[in-house]
Amino acid sequence: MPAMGSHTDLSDTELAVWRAYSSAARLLFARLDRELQRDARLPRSYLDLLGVLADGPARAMRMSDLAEVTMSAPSRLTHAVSQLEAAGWVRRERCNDDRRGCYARITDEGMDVLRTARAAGCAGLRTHFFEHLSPEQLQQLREVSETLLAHLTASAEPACEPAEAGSPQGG
Amino acid sequence: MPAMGSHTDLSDTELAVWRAYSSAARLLFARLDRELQRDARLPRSYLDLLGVLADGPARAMRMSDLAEVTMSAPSRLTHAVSQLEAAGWVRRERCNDDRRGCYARITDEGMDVLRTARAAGCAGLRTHFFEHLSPEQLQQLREVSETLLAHLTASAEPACEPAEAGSPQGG
DNA sequence: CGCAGGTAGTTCAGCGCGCAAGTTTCGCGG
DNA sequence: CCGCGAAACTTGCGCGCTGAACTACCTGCG
Repeated sequence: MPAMGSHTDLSDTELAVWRAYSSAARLLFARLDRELQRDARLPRSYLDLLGVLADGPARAMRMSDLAEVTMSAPSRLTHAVSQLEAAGWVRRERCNDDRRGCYARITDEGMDVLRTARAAGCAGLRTHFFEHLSPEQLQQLREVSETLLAHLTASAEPACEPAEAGSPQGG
Repeated sequence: MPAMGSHTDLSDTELAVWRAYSSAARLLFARLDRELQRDARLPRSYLDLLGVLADGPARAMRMSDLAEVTMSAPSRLTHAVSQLEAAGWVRRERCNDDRRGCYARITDEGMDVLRTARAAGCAGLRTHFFEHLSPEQLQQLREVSETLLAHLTASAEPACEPAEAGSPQGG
């Protein structure tokens, strides 16, 4: 089970670590996504969204704050909130201070859905994640992840580097 | 920064671990994807594909074997190989033994692209992953990931119903 | 031999996602 | 007061991916 184009200037050990890490994360997320979709009819990211809203100051949040907290692009937020609004689980409200802005507020119906979905989500987490790891491993994993996270959020990605090559996506 | 609908029956520590882990993995993959797309005009999964083919017995592989090795759905393989074929980096070849089957063979052009893309991919891995982790952390991460991976590949996901009736054991 | 049942790939419809471009509003200088 | 750049969303579009339905083929049983 490979990951990344494989060896080039990476040691065998490094390669093994990366393969294990990326495969595990990919499969884990895929599994959690599918199970949650089946049990709660909700994508995992939408559950996160509802969760953040529910924990917000007044069950509501500015779109931009929501985007920052969930680390997702503004357009994603728009699409997601639109769908959640169509489902009746979230409502958009105008912002008095800033007419450009917009609040997303979770409805009572949304709170119900959230409760159910959280249960399913946590169950999946137990089954596929926490169940198999010792407290020490969890601590290690946390430190590693927070380290990676810190560097990822700190570095802002080099601008637009031109590249030359044919691309497979054509039609 | 939340992940999953947040607390329900998870401890604060568990929640923190999960948030860190899922956020880091998500951001890391997204970053590597974008950078590789810009530097090599190639999705990361397609690079993996080419890598597997290049390391294969005769630079070729059956579609089903490829699907198993890369842990991707058959339909994904079809689409991916079709695009890679359109780019001239892979060629489909009929299978003599089994007329249903199909070989995917990487072309010389594909090998060139692979070399370039591997360099870019590994550079990204160095920058955003290995650079920040100690050998011990890498070892820890590997063990954790392999543990998760083992359980994920072992359990085959309940069918369409959350049937909890007693099958002696899954497997 | 003929037909069921399984396997290998493909096709189709649809999802979540993010980039780029567009629209409305804010803030600020003149 | 106007105008200009920036900010807060929104829209449009294409990507990678999947599950389900479909086709073509192989296998085994009688």
